[in-house]
Amino acid sequence: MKILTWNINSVRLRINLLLRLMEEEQPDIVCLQETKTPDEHFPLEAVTKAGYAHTHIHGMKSYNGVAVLSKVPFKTQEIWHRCGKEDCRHVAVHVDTPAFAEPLQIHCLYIPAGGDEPDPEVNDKFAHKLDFVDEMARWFADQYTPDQPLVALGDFNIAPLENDVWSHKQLLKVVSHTPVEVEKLKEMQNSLDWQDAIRHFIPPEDKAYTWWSYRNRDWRKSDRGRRLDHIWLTKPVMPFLTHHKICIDTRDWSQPSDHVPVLARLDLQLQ
DNA sequence: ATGGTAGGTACCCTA
Repeated sequence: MKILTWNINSVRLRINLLLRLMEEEQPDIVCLQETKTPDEHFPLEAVTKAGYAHTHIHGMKSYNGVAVLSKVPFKTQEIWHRCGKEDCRHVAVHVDTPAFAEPLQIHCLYIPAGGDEPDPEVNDKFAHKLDFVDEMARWFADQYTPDQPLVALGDFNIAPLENDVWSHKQLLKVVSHTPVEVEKLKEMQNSLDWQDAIRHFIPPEDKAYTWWSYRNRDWRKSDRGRRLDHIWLTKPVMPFLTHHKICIDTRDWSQPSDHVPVLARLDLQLQ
């Protein structure tokens, strides 16, 4: 089973990039963030034709929007609303696999970016981001136990480790890498003893990024990246984790997303 | 210290 997450930054604009990605990587399950479209305008036909007959989409006009596109059917599909808002940031699906006594849960998340000013007193967007991560931490701990098979993935908009950003020192006061966000994300990670699937393969001494700003003239040359996109697994899923890939080459495709897809391979069968 | 780019929508918001 290959599972992929991608902040696509408009699924309507980049449907052809998505189809190319599906063709090249052949993921079984694709989780998207920032689809930026109401469900009635989601390019479902193209996705279905590409072999992804099972879809769970939850979008809105202009902002946010998450989706799960799958080759295999879902047992359950859920929409969750966070912080009293209806802003399309969390969907979940359950899929059947003989590896576990219960269905594997996949939670697709788009954590708020948080605006520019890292002060919740003056910046509502940053306050919302902190509240969102707080709520996720409490909710995971209340809802599930660490011995259940779960995946949480998506654009978390936080780069937790020093080598998840191009300069730890220079980004300490930049939203996405401030100590308060990193601390909250760690609490969320502790909620179900989540394991970082990508850092399972890439040691913390090595740089790893999944996002490069559009504002750099030459993103590869300046390489001022951040690792904002994550795949987390609960411990029961970890023995099945065999490969990962950060699909960095997509950043050079024409009209790229500023995020690149992140892929994990789990050695388990789907039904 | 500043401004650089991109997408969606409607002339400004969010990233």
